[in-house]
Amino acid sequence: MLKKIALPAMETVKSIQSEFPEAATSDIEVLFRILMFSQQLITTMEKHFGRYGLTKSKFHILAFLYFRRKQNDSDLSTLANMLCVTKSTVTGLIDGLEKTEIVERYTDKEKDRRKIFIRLTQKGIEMFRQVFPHHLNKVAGLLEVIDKDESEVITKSIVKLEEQLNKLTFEKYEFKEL
Amino acid sequence: MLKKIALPAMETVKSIQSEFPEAATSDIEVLFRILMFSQQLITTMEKHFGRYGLTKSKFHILAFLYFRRKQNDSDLSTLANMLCVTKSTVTGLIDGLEKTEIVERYTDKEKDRRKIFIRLTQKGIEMFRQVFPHHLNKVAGLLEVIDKDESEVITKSIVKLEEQLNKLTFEKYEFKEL
DNA sequence: GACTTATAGTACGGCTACTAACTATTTGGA
DNA sequence: TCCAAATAGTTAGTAGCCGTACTATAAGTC
Repeated sequence: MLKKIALPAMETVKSIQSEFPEAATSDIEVLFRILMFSQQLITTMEKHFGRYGLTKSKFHILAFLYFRRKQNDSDLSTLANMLCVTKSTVTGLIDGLEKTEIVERYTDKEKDRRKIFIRLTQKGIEMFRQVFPHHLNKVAGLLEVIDKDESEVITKSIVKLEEQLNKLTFEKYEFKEL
Repeated sequence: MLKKIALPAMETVKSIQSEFPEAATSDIEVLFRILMFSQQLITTMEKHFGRYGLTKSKFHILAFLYFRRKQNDSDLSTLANMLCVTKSTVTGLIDGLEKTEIVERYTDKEKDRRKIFIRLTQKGIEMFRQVFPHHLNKVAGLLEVIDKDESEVITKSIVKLEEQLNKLTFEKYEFKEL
């Protein structure tokens, strides 16, 4: 199950660059590349996780529960917030993980009785300890090709782009014909 | 329908950084940021397209068909290759677009009779000419915050990361306890 | 020309993700 | 105290995306 992001066609990017030369369109390619890389990264990770019967989302849940296993306080809404998906998505993911006995739901009568807590089973802990090092190897290996300066530029630029993304309301370009 | 990518939890990234300090893990955050930004970008775009009854994937198809409308040679497999999704996905997307009469399938008996060609209807052309300028405005507005140097560093780094992604087979880090 | 192999597109089932609507609990105010 | 509003989680329905398996046509081989 290698879930991808549908991408804009490179050819379309080129067409835009020739039809709208004034629109700073040469830089549009940067966005395209960022999306493209994200997709490849996700696809590669999914392939890796798939060998263990996991998906990217399920792996993220395992990772979160593993590193927080001592606190014993991970409820369903917390997971949803951490992964940036809705609660109903997490419900479905936990259903799947519970079926294969990797996690289990439990409640704590002392606390808020609406809350469903989630924890790894022993099997889940063992699975994570098997999968994670491989994952970390790949990530570290990937990062070897860029140096500190580069990653700082990327981080800074992306922070700026994220901020800008929240102010997009202008209207400047229009088709000339029609 | 704002489809997102489930993200690794930021807290997990921090945990990794403290448990595996030797693993160049400080840079893991860069990958996290790239994924995070991609998701936000996609979400923002989807919101925009949603106002016109479109999704990101359907918009990409419209864009491709629009800029290539003179050639009259866009078949289903070509679309799949351009968008980097499978043919079955495109079948589903075209089904949806055909239902609302934005595109139409047609065949050309002169050519390969297995091929299904797709083209925009007049309604589809008009819709694209309405949606696209807004999209381009947003993209151009977004790109205003980064300069040529930055986008060059990003592009170069990402190309390196993409290349590296195809050679990941090492095994270096393991859990110490267990 | 007949047979194998490759390619174009579709059908089906499964997973992630969404929204909206629902139940059960908790909280907070009159 | 009691009732309205907020919050936790589930369910149902829809869409994108995948892989697999299928039909129809085309191409390559003998």
